[in-house]
Amino acid sequence: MGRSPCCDKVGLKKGPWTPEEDQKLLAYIEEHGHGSWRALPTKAGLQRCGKSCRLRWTNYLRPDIKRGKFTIQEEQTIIQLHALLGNRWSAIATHLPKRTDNEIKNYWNTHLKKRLTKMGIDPISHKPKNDTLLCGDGQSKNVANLSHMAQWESARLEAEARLVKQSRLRCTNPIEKMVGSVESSSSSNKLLAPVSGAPTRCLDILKAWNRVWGNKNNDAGGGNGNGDLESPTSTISTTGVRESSSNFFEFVGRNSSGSCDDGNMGEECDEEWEHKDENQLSNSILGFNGISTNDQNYDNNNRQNMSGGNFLESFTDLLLSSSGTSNHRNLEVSGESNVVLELNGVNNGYYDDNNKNYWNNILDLVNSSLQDPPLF
DNA sequence: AACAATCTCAACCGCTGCCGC
DNA sequence: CGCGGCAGCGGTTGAGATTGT
Repeated sequence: MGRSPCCDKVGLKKGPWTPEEDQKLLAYIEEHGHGSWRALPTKAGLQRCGKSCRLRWTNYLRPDIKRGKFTIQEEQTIIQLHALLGNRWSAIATHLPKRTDNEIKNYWNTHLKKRLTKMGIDPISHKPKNDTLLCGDGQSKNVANLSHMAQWESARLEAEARLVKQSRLRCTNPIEKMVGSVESSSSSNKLLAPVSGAPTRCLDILKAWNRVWGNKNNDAGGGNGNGDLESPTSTISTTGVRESSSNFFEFVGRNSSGSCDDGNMGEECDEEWEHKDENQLSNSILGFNGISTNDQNYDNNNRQNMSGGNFLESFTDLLLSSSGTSNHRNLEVSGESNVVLELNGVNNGYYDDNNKNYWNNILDLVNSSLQDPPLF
């Protein structure tokens, strides 16, 4: 907006960083902290603009960056959070310790987006592509409302997190101070613990969510539709669905088993993912479109029982069920909600439950990350 | 072996929001 | 309240790597 870019100065280098430049930047920050990024290049003897230095540090040189292939759990976290938050990479990075927003963004654009597309899922809406035709106006409006609430809530949480973190980072140790300042400027490390002793706040959207599902499932006795979430300071009830799904989303940062069942990471995981998800999803998509694959596969109880076991299948179920259901039901976030599921004209409780599971898992993920921040 | 097509990801660009004056 | 400086964010680019023909 009229302001000249910081790199306009003649003589400032652009493009790939050399090892010598990296070394200079690293040495300077290790000794002094980054301080003002604008002033840093001069002090560090670099012919770069401050912005370039900041980017190089936050995306590459920072010691707390985990590089290499994404684990399957990280992929799942990204997909689920993307469904909730959209292209808000820094917010997503908050929940992926040691990964930068840039890395996540790149990974999404080059891998996950294509993969979802290949699976027939719109990577933007996270719904099956052919599903959009079936979307009624009122339904999409309600879903949009819920999505909007989710975004608003996540933004609020981020702001809260930032405030608390800033206050906590005022430590006296110069090294910690330096690291703290780095972290506070790092987009990937905004995740923080709640203030000690303070109750963790649940997402407001959970309340709306619970109201929706609670009204529908009051007689189910699952514990999800009750007043668990009515208090603004309450935590999510660890009953019912939440309990059964809590094993799914363990953060890589603190989960030593963040790998395939056999402990392998990387390519083998990727192969397994691709192998399984496409089978699973093709079945699910068929099922979603009303083409029965195998009725027993859609047994409601089996679908809900997602603890341990084959979490890939469950995940893809979640992914799909979310994709499939959000277009097909009325999500009234008003008091007198009437959750109606219509799947090709047929009410189907299975999709209700799976959609609930899907969102519950996402929200669990967000909340659990606030309760148990990864160690840096 | 040579070339083209495609993929990957580090880095850049421009906009936005925050903060101090 | 308005302005300007700054850091952060998300979209985009393009050079290098990889794969296909």
